Order: sequence, then structure tokens, then C-alpha cells
Amino acid sequence: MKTTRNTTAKTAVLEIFEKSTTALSHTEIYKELHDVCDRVTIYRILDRLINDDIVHKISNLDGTVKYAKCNHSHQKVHIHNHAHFSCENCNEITCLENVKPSYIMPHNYKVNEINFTLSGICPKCLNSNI
Amino acid sequence: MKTTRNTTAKTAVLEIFEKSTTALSHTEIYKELHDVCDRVTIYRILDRLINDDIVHKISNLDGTVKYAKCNHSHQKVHIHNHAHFSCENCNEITCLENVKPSYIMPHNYKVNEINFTLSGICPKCLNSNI
DNA sequence: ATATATTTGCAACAATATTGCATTAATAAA
DNA sequence: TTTATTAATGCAATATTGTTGCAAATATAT
Ligand SMILES: [Mn+2]
Ligand SMILES: [Mn+2]
Ligand SMILES: [Zn+2]
Ligand SMILES: [Zn+2]
Repeated sequence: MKTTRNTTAKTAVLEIFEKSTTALSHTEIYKELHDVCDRVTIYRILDRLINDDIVHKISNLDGTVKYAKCNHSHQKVHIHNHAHFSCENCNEITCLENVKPSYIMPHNYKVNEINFTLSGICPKCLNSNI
Repeated sequence: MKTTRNTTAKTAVLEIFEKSTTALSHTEIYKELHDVCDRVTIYRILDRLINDDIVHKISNLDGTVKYAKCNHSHQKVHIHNHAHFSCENCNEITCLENVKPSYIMPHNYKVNEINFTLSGICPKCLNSNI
């Protein structure tokens, strides 16, 4: 099997996720790491982290794609069934690990993954708007 | 106020949505309309239709963005609270107008819109795989 | 220290989306 | 119907995001 290695760039990416309370885009990550490694390297690191179930990908209504570190510990079956919140004001995306939608599907669909993103105004922006 | 006009291109785009049972990407729409108008025009028409609550945008985890005509009639408050299904096999995206997730949000979030996309295998692909 | 396979940088490419500006065309007013 | 107004369009240029091939660098096991 193909083993995954711990490199300087990968460690740096993980540290950035650790520090951040919100999901990050490739561009945002690269801004912090343009001295450490190439653009392409970050794409490849993110791919690996997703493959290893360490990071998950979130796509926003406006088409932007962000990444966040998984906070839930690794269960046997790793599913990202929690919601994300996307603030229309500050554009930050936050994992809502405790918000899990319930729903009833029609027959004959095989669901592998769900992507549940709510958008609106986040608490931070609501407060500063008083 | 800025009024919106009915043009040949806009009518053509709407007709394509009318015919289609699935959501369509900009590229798919342009393939049918490359004799009618420019690429850019289609982007602008889609923007207007979204603004007028006639079309809604669906962005997929793989980065693809699709559009679908709203089938629910215009209520006072127009919310796209239905789910979408994205087939991993044929890549078609279908509106599931009857699937509406229920969920409990933490306080202090103002939710304006939701994006609930499930991915997996659609009925058509499940059947042809027997 | 050496071997091996993963990871990286770089450059090139591809796909998707946006912008400015002159021209065209839809709609309202005369 | 003709004219005036302004939204909509075409086109070319530019921006943004993501992918690929390949040689060189580096992490890990032996
Ligand atoms: Mn997760
Ligand atoms: Mn709708
Ligand atoms: Zn905010
Ligand atoms: Zn399918």
C-alpha cells in the first residue's frame, strides 16, 4: 500500500488548520505558505488529507470551495454528516459539528455523502451590526 | 428601478430549462446556444434569472456549478429549502423538491438560505448496473 | 549509509468566470 | 410610427481556480 509521508509543507498546512476556527480556501492557505511551498503542492497536500479523512471539503453556494479539519474522531465509517454555516457578510465558513439534518429520501437513491450548508449572518456579524 | 427585459437569448435559456429534467451547467447551456449568443451573455442571463428568483444555483462538491429552474411557485418569501441529488456516476444533478431537511440551529445564527446536496448513485444508474 | 518510492517545484495547460467598452435592441414615451 | 432611454449583448482581454508531466528533492525503511 502507498504510505503517506510527513513533510514540512504538510505539517505547516495542518498547523494552519489547527489555528483556524473557520474553514479555509486553497488561496487563504497559500497566502500563509507562499514561502514554504508551491501552489500545486498545497492542492496535492489537501487531496492527501482528504483521502486520509483528516480534512473535509465544503462547497459554498457561491461556488467557492473550502477545507476544514475534521474534529470528530475517526469512527469505523467516517461520514461528514454535519452542517456548515457560510456568513454572507464576512464570508467565513464554520463547521457546525452538532447540526445534523434529518430527511426522508425517495426510494432507489443510494446516498454516499451529504453536503449541508446554511448561509446567512453569523453570530459575530450579527453582534457587530447592532 | 432597473427593469429586466425579455430577449431572444433569455427566452432560449428558459426554454432549455423547461425541457430539462436535471440541473444544467453553464457549459451545457452554451452547447445548445452557441449559435444564439455569446458565452458571457449566458453568464449574465443566469445572473439575472437568479436575481429574479426564477433560477437557482447549485454548487457541487467537485467544484461544478449547475442551475435549475424553480418549480415551486413564488411565495412571498422565496426559499430554496429543497434538496438536490448529485449522481457520482452520470454526474446529473436533480432537484428533489419534496426532500426538505429538518434541523436545529444554535442561537444567534440568522439563516437566509440553505444548500442541501446529497451525492451517490441515482435510480437510473442503479438500475443499469444490475 | 543506501535504496526506494513519495513528494515537490516548475512550467505549461485547461476550465471557468469576470470586466470594460462600444454597439445593438427592447421598451416606454411622444 | 417614430424617437428616446437604457438594458442587454458581443468581443477581446484578463482573472481565478484547478490539473498534468516530468525531473529533482526528500522522507522513510532496511
Ligand atoms: Mn469531518
Ligand atoms: Mn427553487
Ligand atoms: Zn460573519
Ligand atoms: Zn446517475
